Amino acid sequence: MKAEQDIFHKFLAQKDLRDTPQRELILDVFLKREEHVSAEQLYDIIKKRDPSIGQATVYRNLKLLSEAGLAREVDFGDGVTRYEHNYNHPHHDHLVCRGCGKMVEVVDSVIEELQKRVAEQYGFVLTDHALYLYGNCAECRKGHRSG
Amino acid sequence: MKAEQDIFHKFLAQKDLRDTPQRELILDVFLKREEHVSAEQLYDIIKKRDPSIGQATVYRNLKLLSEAGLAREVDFGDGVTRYEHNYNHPHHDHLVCRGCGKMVEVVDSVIEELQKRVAEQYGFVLTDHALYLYGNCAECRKGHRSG
DNA sequence: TTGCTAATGATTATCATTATCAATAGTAAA
DNA sequence: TTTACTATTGATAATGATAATCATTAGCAA
Repeated sequence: MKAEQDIFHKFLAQKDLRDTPQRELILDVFLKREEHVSAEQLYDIIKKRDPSIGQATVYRNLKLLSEAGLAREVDFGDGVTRYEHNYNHPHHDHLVCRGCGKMVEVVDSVIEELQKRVAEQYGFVLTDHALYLYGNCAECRKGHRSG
Repeated sequence: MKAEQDIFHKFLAQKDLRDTPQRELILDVFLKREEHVSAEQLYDIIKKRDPSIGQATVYRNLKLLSEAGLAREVDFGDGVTRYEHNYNHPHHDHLVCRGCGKMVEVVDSVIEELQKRVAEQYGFVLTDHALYLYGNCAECRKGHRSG
């Protein structure tokens, strides 16, 4: 938990940005959440600790955390940007249940490798990708909770 | 081009929906565009043929075309929903150049198969997925048009 | 034709996010 | 420690894509 703060402080110094209590608070709350959060969700949590904070500040600083390499944006395609930890949290894809919304982080090195090759076939050099797998989890199928 | 119209008419009949000139026009223009289009783009094109058409009608009916299985939504993550042909246009993923925006449709049956297996490992039955590969195309790398 | 009701077009609402801007507050130098 | 500079904040308005509303229009079956 110390390392992330160091990274953030160095990032701020390097970019000539200022260290503010709001930024510390946002980083702190973000780090304590293990799951991905939207700006809205984080704002709701943060308000309890500092009711005077503005929601624009939360939006602004989540972007900043991404720039600092501490957060990573994820887009589940529902129009809301979520943020997840990027430090000590290696790349992965997302397996999402259509029934209950449960989300599992997955990786398959073979898929990753094949993606690179497919890109190369078309003369592209792959920089990144987004893979979302949608399906129905075991419980949902058992409980008829899904289609 | 006849087949799609048949499908649409049957879909309308089956759902007790009406056949209107606006719907015919939207379908016609959509079918003539080979590339994916947003509702906004399609509206701009359609206005030239029928300036009285409302943009809500375009939004509404693109959704309807999706329900009818003639169109398919694609989400490039820029906040705009685009529609592409779904009839006689099998599933594929998208390889997008970060430099010039060029888009190539790709498929790799091994990747597809592996995705299913990864899902199964977690007790999921895969229904669909979204895979977007981002990189830099040959021209962009040659012309220093990208990072 | 008539009658029922879906569809349309104009408009407003929504929702996440961004821009604006006056007031506030880090921070480096005096 | 004061000053001065300017980044940051919070409140609020703006944005942009899409959805909802609603009175009017128009398919279509009887």
